[in-house]
Amino acid sequence: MTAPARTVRVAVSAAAYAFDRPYSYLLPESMAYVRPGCRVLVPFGRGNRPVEGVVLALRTEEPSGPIKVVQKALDAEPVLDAGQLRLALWMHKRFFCTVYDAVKAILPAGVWYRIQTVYRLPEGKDQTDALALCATENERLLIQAVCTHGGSCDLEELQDVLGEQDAGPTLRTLVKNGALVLEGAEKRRVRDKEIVYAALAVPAEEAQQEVQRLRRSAKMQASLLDLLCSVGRAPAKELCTFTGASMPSLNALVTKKLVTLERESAYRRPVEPVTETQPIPELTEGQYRAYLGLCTDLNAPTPEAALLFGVTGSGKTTVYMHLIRDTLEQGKSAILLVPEISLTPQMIQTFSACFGDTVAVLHSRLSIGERYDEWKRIRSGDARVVIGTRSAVFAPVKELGLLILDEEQEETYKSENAPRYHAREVAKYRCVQHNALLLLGSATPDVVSRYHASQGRYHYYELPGRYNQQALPTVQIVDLKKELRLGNSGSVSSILQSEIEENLRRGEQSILFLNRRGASKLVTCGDCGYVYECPRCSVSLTYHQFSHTLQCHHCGYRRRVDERCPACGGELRYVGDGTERVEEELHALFPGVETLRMDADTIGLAGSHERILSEFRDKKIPILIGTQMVTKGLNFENVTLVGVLLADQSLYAGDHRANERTFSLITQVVGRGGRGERPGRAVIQTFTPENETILQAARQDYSAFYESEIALRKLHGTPPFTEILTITVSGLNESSVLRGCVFIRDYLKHETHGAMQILGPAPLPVVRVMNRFRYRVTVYSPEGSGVRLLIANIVKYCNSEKQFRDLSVFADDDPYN
DNA sequence: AGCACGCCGACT
DNA sequence: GTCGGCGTGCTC
Repeated sequence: MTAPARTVRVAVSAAAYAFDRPYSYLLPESMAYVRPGCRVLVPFGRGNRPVEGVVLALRTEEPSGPIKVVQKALDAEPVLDAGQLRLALWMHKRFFCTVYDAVKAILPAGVWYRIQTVYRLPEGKDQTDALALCATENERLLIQAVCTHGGSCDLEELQDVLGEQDAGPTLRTLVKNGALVLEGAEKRRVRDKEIVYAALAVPAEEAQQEVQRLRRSAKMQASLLDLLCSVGRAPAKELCTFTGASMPSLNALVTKKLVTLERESAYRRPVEPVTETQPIPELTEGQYRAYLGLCTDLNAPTPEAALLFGVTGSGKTTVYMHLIRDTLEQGKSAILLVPEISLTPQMIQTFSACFGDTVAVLHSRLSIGERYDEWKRIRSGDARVVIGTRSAVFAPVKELGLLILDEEQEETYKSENAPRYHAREVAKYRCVQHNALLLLGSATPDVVSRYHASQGRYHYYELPGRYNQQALPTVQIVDLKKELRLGNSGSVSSILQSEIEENLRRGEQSILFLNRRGASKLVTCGDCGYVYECPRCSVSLTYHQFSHTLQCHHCGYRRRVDERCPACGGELRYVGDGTERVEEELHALFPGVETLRMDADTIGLAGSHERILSEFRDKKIPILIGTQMVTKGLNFENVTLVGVLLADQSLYAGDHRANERTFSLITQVVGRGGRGERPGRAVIQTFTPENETILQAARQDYSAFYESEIALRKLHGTPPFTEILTITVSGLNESSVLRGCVFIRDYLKHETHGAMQILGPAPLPVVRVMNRFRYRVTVYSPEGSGVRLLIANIVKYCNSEKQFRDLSVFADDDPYN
């Protein structure tokens, strides 16, 4: 009796969204150990090029139709468990991405292989056999090359043999004739770290005698051995640095059978291992009340999600710590997501100090090896507390019990490229799967989250006031129109100027926030109105004083600036001050006063983020000027003044989140001031001092903001009252992009029978980037309307239909831009 | 996306 | 008559 043919269903990496579906392959008997979640190498497409795939399921039924054979198993054990496979399939549906896009997000880069296409002689054939099958000189040359390379050769090496000529067609003929076979060869990106230990191979007394003998002939070996006699066993590297010896000396001892070397696997650790732990800070009465409620949630068999509201400094982190401790005590694990890791070095330190080595850190600034090893520590259960950015939501913890999103409204939780997931949505899914508690924390919650809380869908908790009952900063709003009328066209109003002077006098520090890097927003001609624009994108170029260049912030294009207008020779004017120009203005206003600037240009170098901040703190630099990044996480006692140079900036983006973004931003900046003993002050400069959102932010009045915003959302039918889905179309030809959009819009309108609002085509805020035009169709859909399926269909259709060949089309779930 | 197959124009 | 350009269709 023959065993039934075994086939596997495989998600392949080479599949684009339009043709992403499970493909069946025959599994050879020799790979019977392969299970779902294992990666395999399979031939794919007409050319049968080797590609990576993940086994989704095993089948025993006879395959119908033609079938190819799995070439190789890449994993002996699954890299994805059943839950992670389900998550990948869910993401595929939910975020309009390929299954492989999802898998790549779930696993760290360190587990991936580089696949090389290699050609080798067929089994049982030798050089003479292969040469006999050759018809041309080129064919013979390639066969010889394969043989001199030891029987297998990658495409690049073979191409070199033929020089200018394309080796592809010849290789294909050779494969067709059976003179060569095409295969994939995998190469690991990261190696598992190992530490080499040296140990005595003989009793210590015997070794000691040997030391005496070696003293005369080999000093280094003697001191190595001497040291080993006293310590017994130690890492080879440390022995060498301690004695000044090198590996050959140690190897000589190994050859003399006095010492043995042992390899042990080790982790690359981004955070220094902790030796002793500190107690968790105690809760205040108000914090304790919120904590008690959350405890009940945490212990529920199927916890509901919770929202924890607390202004900056109200001690959310302390509450998190107590909940994490409880989770650990239950034998479960916790994940804490933060918007941006470099802003929270203190947080990581506090957590490591309290929880010790069970804390793992995951973020994009780690080296690929460090991240891979933290991932391994998490998966093995060695680490049970994970702190990380967006992608840490996938951390493979043992028994997830608690998942926290700190500052859950932050836009960094949304991925801008495939898979276009929101960490909050993935977190929700994972928490439901594991019966874990999802806790959203924020000083300015997403209006949608706050609404769910008001509807009872999330449990809601509030932390009272600020830590130590610190008073809120006193806020002054400056009308920039009035300033202009008074003849002050600079970025620093007279009121802000005198407040800064006051701070300089008192030796206290100030932070100024302006959301525009570079020196000037645009450069224009005073005579003819010429404006420098990017040749590839529909934006004006930004002037950067430091490098004296004009730069495009979308595609990176840069050029030198001319002496005079290139169109008419008129005088150039610099309009719209950026951080660079403000810094210059400050130097003019306060001669001799030191300033620091923090924006994408000054933190370009790795780690300089922390460097700038510690310089600001330690050297007590009087003024820090920066973009977005100064608004978050900073907590310096000596900062008593905060200036928002242009509060209107984020207000007119035109999307439904503009108010929310402005409120959150201003509230956060204002909250930076006065974290110490002394009260804080804030100055908000704006052209629209009557704007409701700005006034609410100045008062730090979230609930007033929420009430007016939710009314507006209801009126406009925007989230939470609908779900927003978009289909974005891009291409080199503007009218064909528009045609694509119209086709999509009309299809959706037709299929939904007017049940929902469908708008577009509308240009993206920057309509052209890298010469590609971008337009989108927006769907405002009632929850659970099933429109997702229609959208998936139309996107697949457009990506495979030849009339839309020159377009790229993708769908996104509630994009942030 | 990436590759093979096929049909048309320029060439030995 | 053949080589190689690109347009078209498919991916177990």
